Amino acid sequence: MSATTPETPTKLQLLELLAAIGTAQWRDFAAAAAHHGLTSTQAKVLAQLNGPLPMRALATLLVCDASNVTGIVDRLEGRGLVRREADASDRRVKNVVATDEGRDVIRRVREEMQATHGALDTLGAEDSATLYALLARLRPGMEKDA
Amino acid sequence: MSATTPETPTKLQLLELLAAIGTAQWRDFAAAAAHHGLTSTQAKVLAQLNGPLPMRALATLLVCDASNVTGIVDRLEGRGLVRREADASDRRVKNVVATDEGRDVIRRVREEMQATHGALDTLGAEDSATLYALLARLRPGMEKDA
DNA sequence: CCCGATGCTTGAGGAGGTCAAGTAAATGCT
DNA sequence: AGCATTTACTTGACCTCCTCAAGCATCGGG
Repeated sequence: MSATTPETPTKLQLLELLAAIGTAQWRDFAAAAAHHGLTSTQAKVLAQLNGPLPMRALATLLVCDASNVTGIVDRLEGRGLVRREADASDRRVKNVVATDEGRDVIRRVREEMQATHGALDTLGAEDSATLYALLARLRPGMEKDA
Repeated sequence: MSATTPETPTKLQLLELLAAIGTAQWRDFAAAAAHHGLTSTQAKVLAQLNGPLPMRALATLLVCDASNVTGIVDRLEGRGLVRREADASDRRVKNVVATDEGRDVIRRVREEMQATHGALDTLGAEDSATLYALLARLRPGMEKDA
């Protein structure tokens, strides 16, 4: 234990801090999305659409019922941010693809998460790398389902 | 750049990782809450109630409209997890206080966030302290509103 | 060829969220 | 004191998100 090592936090403190940061980032995201007339759920869906994605895949990613995705995509399609395309090899599936406008909007939403960007900017390269490495170690355990 | 220093991540990578962890933790929390018949929002409210809290204060903490809190507290009160008490010095305000059962339930929810607990357990004391310190530096910037 | 599994939509119903309006109580300004 | 403004909460209308049950179309394996 070197002189510069901070006190070891309790697991509860760490949990609470992690929750606070998660909440803050989510609010930042929701605010940026709202700026473009999107709910946070709609923005989240848009954020997944790097390529065409079947409805089912979307439901799996969001960990929700397929029927829920129908409604969300309906609303996104209504605004012209997304398109349903027939799948070439399976006529049951509909691939969802972001329109040019959709891609543009989600790019701006990401850029406009000012609180998050600002906070991350206070970290130097070395601290960023350390944080990244620690979070990367946490991730697999967190995403495992009970 | 020493041999053991990991590559510096881009801000986008760090942002994405932070979002993933936040999402995973939220899901863990929601699952634990559901185990006790609570929605995640209800559990979140219950988690704030260390002492009596006026409806208005609750709305401010949750960053939502006061009318929304009315409904959430109605449902919690219906299950006997919470009580509305008249305020001694201002007859307009109603203080919300957790019942014994309410306190018990939220304590169990926290304990049952297994994915999160499991992930945090993989970190040693020193790594925990490092992570805690880095997140603590991030927090104020993240909670500042745009 | 038929039968079960898969992909999507629809409809009913609950919870979370906002806004506008209403009531009751506190505060503040002459 | 008295009247106007503000503040705390509730109600009602209306939307989105979410789940479950049911239905339809298509796919794939005996």
